[in-house]
Amino acid sequence: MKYEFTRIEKKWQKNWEETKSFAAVNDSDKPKFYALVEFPYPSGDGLHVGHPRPYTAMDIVARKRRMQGYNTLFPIGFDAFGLPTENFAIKNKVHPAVVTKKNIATFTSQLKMLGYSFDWDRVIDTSSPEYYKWTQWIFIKMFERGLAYKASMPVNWCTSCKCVLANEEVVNGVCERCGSEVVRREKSQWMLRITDYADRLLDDLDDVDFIERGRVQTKNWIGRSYGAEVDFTTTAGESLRVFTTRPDTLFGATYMVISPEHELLKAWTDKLENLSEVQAYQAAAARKSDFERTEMAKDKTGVRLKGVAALNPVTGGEIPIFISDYVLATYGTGAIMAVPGHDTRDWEFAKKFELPIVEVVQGGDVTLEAFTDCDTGVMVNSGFLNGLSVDEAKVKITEWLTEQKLGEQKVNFKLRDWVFSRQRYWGEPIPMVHCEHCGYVPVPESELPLRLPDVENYETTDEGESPLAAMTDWIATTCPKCGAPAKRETDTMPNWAGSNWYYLRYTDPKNTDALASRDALDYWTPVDWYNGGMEHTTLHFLYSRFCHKFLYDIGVVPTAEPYKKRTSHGMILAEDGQKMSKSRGNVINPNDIVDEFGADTLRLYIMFIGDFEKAAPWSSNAVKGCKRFLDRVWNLAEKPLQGKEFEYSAANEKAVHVAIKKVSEDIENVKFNTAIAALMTLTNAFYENPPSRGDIHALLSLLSPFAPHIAEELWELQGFKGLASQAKWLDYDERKTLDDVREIAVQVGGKLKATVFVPQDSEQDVTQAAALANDKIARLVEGHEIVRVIYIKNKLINLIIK
RNA sequence: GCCGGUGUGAUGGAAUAGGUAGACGUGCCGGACUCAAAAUCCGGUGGUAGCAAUACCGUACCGGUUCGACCCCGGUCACCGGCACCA
Repeated sequence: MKYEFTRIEKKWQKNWEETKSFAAVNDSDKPKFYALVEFPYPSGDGLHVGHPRPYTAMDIVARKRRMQGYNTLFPIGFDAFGLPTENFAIKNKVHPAVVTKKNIATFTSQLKMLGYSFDWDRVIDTSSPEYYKWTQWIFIKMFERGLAYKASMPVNWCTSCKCVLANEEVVNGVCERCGSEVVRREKSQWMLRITDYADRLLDDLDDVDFIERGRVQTKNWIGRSYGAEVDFTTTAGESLRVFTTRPDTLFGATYMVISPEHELLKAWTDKLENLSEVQAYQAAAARKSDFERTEMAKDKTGVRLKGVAALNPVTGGEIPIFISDYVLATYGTGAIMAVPGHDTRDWEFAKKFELPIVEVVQGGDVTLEAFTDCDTGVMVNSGFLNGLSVDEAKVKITEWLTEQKLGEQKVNFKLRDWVFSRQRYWGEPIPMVHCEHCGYVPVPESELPLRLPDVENYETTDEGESPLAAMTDWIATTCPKCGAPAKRETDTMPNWAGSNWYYLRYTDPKNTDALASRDALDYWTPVDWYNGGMEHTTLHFLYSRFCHKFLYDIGVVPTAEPYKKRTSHGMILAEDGQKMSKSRGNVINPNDIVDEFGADTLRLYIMFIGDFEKAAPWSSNAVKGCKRFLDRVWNLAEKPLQGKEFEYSAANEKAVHVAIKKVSEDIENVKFNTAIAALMTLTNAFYENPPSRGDIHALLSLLSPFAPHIAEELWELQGFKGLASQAKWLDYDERKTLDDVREIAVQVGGKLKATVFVPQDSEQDVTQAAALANDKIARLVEGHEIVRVIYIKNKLINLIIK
């Protein structure tokens, strides 16, 4: 009989679904395992070949864990709110909820087609009111704890989406989604105080097992720096506070720079002799987008304030103050002390404006370039700091500043608070009411979910307000606190809101009293293994971990970290090595592969394609190779064999043990490609030495997580008990993975010259005798003295001759 | 510019407590089966020289440590990803 993959795959998918083979149980005595993949955004295009890579990988892990006896939770859901759906709705005049429902149906059938062992009873949809009720609830809890606040601030405004974007949605000055220009615009926004958690988000990385690249990126993103704040007095009277990581260089501060937005400039309006020049610079800076400002980075601009100067607190010398847009209003105090001798940017600026450059750390030549090395220098020209190392000077000057009440130690972060409002329709309504008397008041919990009302038009208004702003009867409400007429918030939450906490919901997806029961959370969390794309390893993780830590602080979840282990997969590229994209027309549709070769072949190929963590180009030929492998397995195992299930043939015993070991270990180390290679090697061995029924049993057990349908079918044909996917994961015997006779490399002078066979664990004398008995070695050694022998048991012998 | 990663046959990629480089797959070459082709099965396949045994060269490049280096150290180049005036 032929390998009829379509029939077989449908048959077993139906069987698994009907018997609920992969349902996780909430009250179980078994050890638990929680495997998580990033839930998809249900786009109209359906599944693309990028999805199966992480999903198959974690499906393999989940299936292996079940076979190992774990109560395994492997859930799936849909991150359904989002712009593409909304844009599609606008264009086609359909309700986004209708579009979403349709897309989810498509995704569901595609995911089932690939035979994933998801627990389909736990599917969640972030756009359903039953779900977003809790997204809103979390927001209210944050508001109650002072973590959500409204602030007017310059935001990134996409001129095309008419929407405020978070910093991370702006890529190279253009909108990440539509590519249009992004400008700065002042707007009142809901913000989340993620910066309160900066230290913990950084420090707790030590407690989890995350892919190193992601860990480093997160650290850079949070950007913690240690330093000091220092007050400089000014001739205008007000003191000017700066943040510096190099307080040791205070004696070298020869000027100061403040950002164009600095608030002291308002106070100094009367005193500035060149006010119009200053204001012109401010106006020019305000017109520039963030991108343009950084584009100008090479060439420093600025204006010296006339009429106001500062005093260096240690030297007492009068130093000029500049405004320049190389100083950011949003970092530190928006002002710096400039030490051109020891900071590259200050050095450039000083050169341009012909400002004095003073050396305070010896070791470089500050007339040529800034000397920024902190490890080797010695303090000079620095009064009481002279002769100290940089580190000693930092401590001493900080103590001095603290004593003199001129400053103090300070830690700063690059991380900013999180802009949490979107002026869009297809998102969770922010459950807040604005009352003239009481200010912002949360919608009472009993009224959650605050449902998204139906609107006529999904486009933002020209003022950039959400479509909800046009819903006057929905907006008009009463203050939950005082009962006076009040207005609803019309902004919605960003995409990230729903994905912040979705892994918690899977543990108890139908709960109506809480986001999940405490019992379910205690049992299932934290997630044991979470795999997803590199693109989410920084921001989604930061937001999600922040949210989790908050829930931990208010006693909702039992652990401080949500995810124990994070791995990440590389992208699947098109056959030409380019990114797959509709515009390039090089997209591979998984449906086509499944139709032509079957889901098992697709799963196998996508895992065999290369190093899991690296990008890999698609290859149609290599897909055929995987199909060929399954054909070979089929032809080998199709006819029922006689014999015992757990008895390996003498000829294949070693190969089976080696394969069990290799596959077991490789799955844990995300080396799926070599695990599959090991299965191919085992199959090749069976073509040399006909397999026993037990040999086939082992092969099918190992193959089952990778290509589950064919494994089930052959399992049944062989008459093995139960389902292959519910079989026990096999153990191996280390001793049986080794040969009794070992092939030893024989080197002469470090170069490989021959190999010899000796019994396992032979001592040096035996191996050396065997080596010297080899004709070639004997010839090489003849007439020479063996001065040294390096012997590595079971591996190599190296004869050094003179 | 800073941070991180990668560089191995025609090709996707294996192999790191330093110990037989190229597993497995693709492609290609040859053979069997076939009227023929496909499919399948068997064999070969890093380069140079040689009929051959064999020798020499080979993991981006230059150098070092070592009996021995894809692996460790110093330097250079190229590509990929992240951040980008963060004081």
